Amino acid sequence: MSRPADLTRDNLIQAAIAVFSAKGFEGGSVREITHAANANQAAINYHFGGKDGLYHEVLKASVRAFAELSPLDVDRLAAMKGPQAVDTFFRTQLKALNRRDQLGRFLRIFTWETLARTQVFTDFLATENLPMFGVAELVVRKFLPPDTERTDLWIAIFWLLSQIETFIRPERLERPPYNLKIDQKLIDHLADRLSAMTVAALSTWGSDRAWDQRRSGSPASQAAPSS
Amino acid sequence: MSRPADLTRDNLIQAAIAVFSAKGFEGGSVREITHAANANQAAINYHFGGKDGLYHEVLKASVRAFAELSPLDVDRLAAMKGPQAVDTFFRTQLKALNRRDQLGRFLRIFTWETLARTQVFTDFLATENLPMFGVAELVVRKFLPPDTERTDLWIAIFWLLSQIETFIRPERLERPPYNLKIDQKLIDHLADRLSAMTVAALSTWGSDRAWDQRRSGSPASQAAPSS
DNA sequence: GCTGAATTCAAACGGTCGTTTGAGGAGTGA
DNA sequence: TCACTCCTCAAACGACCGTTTGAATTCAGC
Repeated sequence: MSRPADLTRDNLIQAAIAVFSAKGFEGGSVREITHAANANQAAINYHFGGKDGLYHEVLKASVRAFAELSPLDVDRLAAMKGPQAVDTFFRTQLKALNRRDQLGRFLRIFTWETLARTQVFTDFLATENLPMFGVAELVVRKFLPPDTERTDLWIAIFWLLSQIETFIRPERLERPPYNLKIDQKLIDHLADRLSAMTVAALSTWGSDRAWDQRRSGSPASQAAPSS
Repeated sequence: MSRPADLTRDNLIQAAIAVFSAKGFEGGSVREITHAANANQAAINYHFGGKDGLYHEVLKASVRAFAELSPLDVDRLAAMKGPQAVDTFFRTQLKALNRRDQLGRFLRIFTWETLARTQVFTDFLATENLPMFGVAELVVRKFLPPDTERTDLWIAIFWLLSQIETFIRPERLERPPYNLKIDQKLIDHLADRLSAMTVAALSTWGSDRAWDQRRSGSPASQAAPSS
């Protein structure tokens, strides 16, 4: 474990986590990673068989870390009511996203994958299953009718996870045409708004909602509140 | 206008629209574009001064096309009530996204920019203003209190536009772990759900909503988020 | 038809990328 | 000490990238 060779291996993985989380898989180069790890470029191929293999290890480390470190206590989450669960879900993730720590990096890597999915990740998904999806399912099920179809369930999960992406790079808000100043206050405010919007949005899935607003051409549902 | 040189120029722009919309600015190579346009590689530098210049022309063509071709009739939109405006907004964009036509490509290009913003686009934004933002502002203002702060207004616009991104590449839903079959029926269903969720989410911004669900720890404010 | 400018072309340039090579160093067991 | 494996290293490889070059071709105006 503590052999010098393992040290190099670990250094490479740590450096890869930092680089891939910041620039994505395509954007991060092996030269940058090996330089950050004080290792030789050939080390990646020696230890991992190539850039893909290194990334695969990073993904494995990510799910492991999520299982161990995530402050998302699934049992506590399961006991919450829907709105509180959503809020906890969001606040945990937003906090992780904007901290410089390991968990934030892992979350960023997964979010990169939702933006531009790599073949490595696709293969990875085929063998392992991400706890993230389980957590998301737990949350959305609090809002969906028990007899919801599989398609709708996945749509809701997909949508919930995509809400996180919105804030993967909040610095976008700092540039034109938004020109907002990103500080902790704004992040908190963002979390408030996002959480409230998500609760309201997910509530539309309930079968007994007056929120189920349809367009004019669709089959008329009884409750058409208009604006 | 119809000189052979202009033909090459137009072919290059058309090919660039196709390539950049499919692969983004970074991912699309000049070799691929020139090959698709039956032009020489040097033509891009001759006519546009480089890849950046070509992309700039593509962006200009995009906003022009949006102004001319977009079925989003701003006046009609302005006359609608909030929910109907949201629904129209979504349905128009989702339809464009999933058609193979020019407008869908332009929309895709803009969405690429929200995922990975280029310097060209940043500079472009500094000089021109996108009608897209105006339309989004029109829609969200139907839900926001009249005295909404500039920050909140931009957050709402940012969020609304980001909802579109969710479906920029619906093929993601076809792969694990979702494994959904994307057909017209699903697209329609998606539009229904997304529209309903967005209406509900935007409605949380109103000061008179019971939807403004807060987490336990936050200052209990029944009304506007303030912060 | 002639002339000069506009345009096209094949080829090459310099750069970054991921990967491979083969020599050499470091550690271990006999 | 020896032999052996494990590991590191500088250098190079081949592929792709955007761009440049300079000659060849096409075009417009007279």
